[in-house]
Amino acid sequence: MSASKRAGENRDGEKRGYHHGNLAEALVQAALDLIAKVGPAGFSFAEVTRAVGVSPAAPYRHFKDREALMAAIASRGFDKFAEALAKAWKDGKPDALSAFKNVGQAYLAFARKEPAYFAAMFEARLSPGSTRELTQATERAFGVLRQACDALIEGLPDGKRPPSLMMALHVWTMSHGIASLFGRGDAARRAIPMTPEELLEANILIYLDGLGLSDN
Amino acid sequence: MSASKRAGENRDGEKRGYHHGNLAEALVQAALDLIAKVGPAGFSFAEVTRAVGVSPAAPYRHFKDREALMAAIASRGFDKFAEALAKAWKDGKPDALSAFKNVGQAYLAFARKEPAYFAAMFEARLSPGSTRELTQATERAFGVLRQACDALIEGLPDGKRPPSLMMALHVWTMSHGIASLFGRGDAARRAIPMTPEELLEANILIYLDGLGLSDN
DNA sequence: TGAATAATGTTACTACCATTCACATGGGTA
DNA sequence: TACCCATGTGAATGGTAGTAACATTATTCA
Repeated sequence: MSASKRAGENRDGEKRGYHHGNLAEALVQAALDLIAKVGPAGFSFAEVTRAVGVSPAAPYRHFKDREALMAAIASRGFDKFAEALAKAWKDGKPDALSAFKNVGQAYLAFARKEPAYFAAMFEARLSPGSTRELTQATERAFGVLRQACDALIEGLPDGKRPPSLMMALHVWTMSHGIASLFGRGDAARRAIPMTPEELLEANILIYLDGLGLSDN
Repeated sequence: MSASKRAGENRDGEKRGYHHGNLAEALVQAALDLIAKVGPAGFSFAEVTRAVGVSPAAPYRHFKDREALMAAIASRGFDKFAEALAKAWKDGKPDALSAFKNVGQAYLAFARKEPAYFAAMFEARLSPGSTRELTQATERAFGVLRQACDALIEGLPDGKRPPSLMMALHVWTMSHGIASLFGRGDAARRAIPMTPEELLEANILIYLDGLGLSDN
């Protein structure tokens, strides 16, 4: 059996009408599958169309070009990301500190469980302001971080309270550094004698200690 | 004037013999120029050959494929990187703490001043153990970080001394996170109200505080 | 010195890709 | 019902990675 497809059939050879019905969505899903396998730069637009069973020209009715598809995926990724972080934060329950650590862990969990989104978000070399949706979704995700920081430092005396924006950026970069370098099983740049989760938890604890927010 | 080149001429139209003389090196340099302009995924192998003025098939005598060229560049990048970090560390002079902060700043400076190498090293999606040279050069760079950590925590009492490997990983990921997200002027994922250098210095100071290594 | 040989570059080719254009289809609406 | 327009098709353009057979030059060694 050859793997080639005829137009008018999807990847399983099922027939469909001349019109797909929900091509934009199908393209996004197929692209996610491919990104998970070979990274955001490792697959072709044409491959996506074959997976979906349409002609190579079809996507252009829905996305200006290959990058527009990537931006759509990244934008959706940031939405899911914000959602995952917010869920981990859980309004600071049961207590601010452990909820805070959960947010950091959720960052790693997202990188691990949604490598395709993560790659589209951070490794697709999208021009930053690529899309309004992308920018907004990014800010939503960052907002969760910022909110968690605000809650956590609320109790600190005025003189010892760090700017929450800076703190949020620190947490973001610590999480992101670990996720980028060690977060996805195979692509790690170096073997480490602990899990990324442990590494991040220790990093955040030491950092919070430095801010005078230690547990004990 | 068309920009097209004939074989046997380099980018300035100078003649050369049938043999280039130092093609491998010229390819690396031309690739670095292109990476600086358009990123590691944004240029074609063929473009490199045109810049150098050889036929599209010529590079294959020196590099197995496009990825092999990227690996060579990344490997050389890690060499320069290790050198830059070591120079910043300067054997812990004038004192361990300020030398340590210099190492962190050197990380950012490298990302800023050598975006092409940085991109090849961290954003080219090279399979990690791609080359023996690449692995070794990576370890050399990390070794400088580790050495600096060792020196810095030497004075701490046994019970309070963190594993230097973990500490080195933390410094690496903090630096890398900032460099990735904010380190190169245009590609920043979000505007921030301070320089990446300030952000990193604050992050490292807070972290060291948390370890009980504060200045005062 | 003068082959023989190895190294390095070229041309020509295959197979694939992104994107565009003119055209085909058929769902939705007046 | 008839038309329009969103959506999909096929074919064409011009680009890319990589390979193979051939050309040229550098190197070796008899």
